[in-house]
Amino acid sequence: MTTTKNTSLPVSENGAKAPAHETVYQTLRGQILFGELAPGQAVTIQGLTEALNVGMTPVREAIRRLISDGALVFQGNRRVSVPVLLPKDLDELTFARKTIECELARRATLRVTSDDIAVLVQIDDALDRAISAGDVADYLAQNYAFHTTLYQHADAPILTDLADRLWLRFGPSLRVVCGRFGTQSFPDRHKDILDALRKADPEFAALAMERDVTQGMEQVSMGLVADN
Amino acid sequence: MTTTKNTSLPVSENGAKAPAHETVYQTLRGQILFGELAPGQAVTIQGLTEALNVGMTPVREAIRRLISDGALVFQGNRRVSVPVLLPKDLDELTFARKTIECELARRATLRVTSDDIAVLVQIDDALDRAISAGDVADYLAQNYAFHTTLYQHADAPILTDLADRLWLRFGPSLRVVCGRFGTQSFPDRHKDILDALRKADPEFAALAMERDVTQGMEQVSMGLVADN
DNA sequence: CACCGTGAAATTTGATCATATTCTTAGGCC
DNA sequence: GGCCTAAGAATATGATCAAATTTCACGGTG
Repeated sequence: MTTTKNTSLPVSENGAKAPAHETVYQTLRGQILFGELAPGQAVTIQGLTEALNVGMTPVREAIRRLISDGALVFQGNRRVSVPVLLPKDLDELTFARKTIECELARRATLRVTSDDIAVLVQIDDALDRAISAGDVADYLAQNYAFHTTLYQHADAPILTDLADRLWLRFGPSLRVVCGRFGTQSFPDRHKDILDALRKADPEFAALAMERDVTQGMEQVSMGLVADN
Repeated sequence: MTTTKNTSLPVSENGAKAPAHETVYQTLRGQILFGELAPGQAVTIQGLTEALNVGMTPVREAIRRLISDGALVFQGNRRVSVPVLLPKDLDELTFARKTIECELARRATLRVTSDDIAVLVQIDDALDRAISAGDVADYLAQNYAFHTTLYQHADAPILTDLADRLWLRFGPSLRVVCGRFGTQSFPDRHKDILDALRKADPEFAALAMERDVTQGMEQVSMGLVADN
């Protein structure tokens, strides 16, 4: 059963649970979010069909989804590429991140259990190790995991969706910054957030989150300024 | 335009430059935003291919986009439908609308010209006429046009994108409310916003917008409560 | 003689459709 | 009532058509 007549397709051998367009979407999303696809890089449908060994319909669906997410931009004449963040965009992104992610922090504070906090501490430890080791990819992944995991506890799907969308906008540029300056310069603001969670103090959590967001966006800003 | 079974599908407005998937997306988006597709209604690919006289690939792409927009939801087993707004969602939507749309109002206040304001006044007049006439579809269209036009002047594409996404969430339910209670009960809060624009007072504009949002979301809330 | 601009052909890419395959579900039979 | 079968809908592929960009050749000019 399920003997795919593909010559070589090692992915998803376990069978039923992964539609191709979903797999393509998740793969591309990760590559964009963690900067494996550089800002400005062009993306072609046929290139992806060959790179991922899938038909063009799933690729087309994934690309439409990512364009709607803001993770890709439609550059006029049938050209799609990873968007380049402009200094002009930073104001909007910073404002939106502060309001939405601080609110998510508030809501999460009221709902997290001590077990949830323990998981967050583990992620933060892994983040510290990534910083010490200078592992940029792992740093980005753990940082994203920390925020995503925290927001899951906020029980606010609409706000979480908005936050995800914002991360897709500045994620690629964050990778650029890390590649330029390394991970050493990043103080870890997550400790304050964890403290606020333990004390179940929503406003303290929001304040700590605001500092984390501010710091992150300043790093992105530095990268953009240096881009000239 | 009700499913004209013509030989070729209508070549749209500006001549030759309308991809089918874009046309399908805009059509469906409008139908969802203005409540022509009721919340909870199932959407099938094959149904749309027959209704719109296009192949399934453009329909699939449009549906993926709308799912990413939050305008459609993927109900597990290959089933797609218009999302049903729950009372639980109203807190999130209200918070997000207030923060984002008030900020858009602030930014627009600093940039609008008197000509822009004149256009907004025209839209608001049309809105008043729609309320008087009890024309629900026109009321929804003019109300959406007022906000969209205002936000265009904010010169904030990222925040505008977030706001558009939020409108897709509560738009269908707003139609339900109007159908239930009519348009007479809606006081027009746009007058204060226009005053603030004329005075170039950003904080006043934000305050007026907050009142407008609050009122709108209360109307949606009434509709949802009455839904039980 | 070399360089550059203009134009057309060719290749690449995107858009759409028709078809095959798989999965879900509904209905009938034991 | 549970299981098996069939129908229908969604997923995915390949083929086909159209459009655009690139390439290349040719002729003119410095």
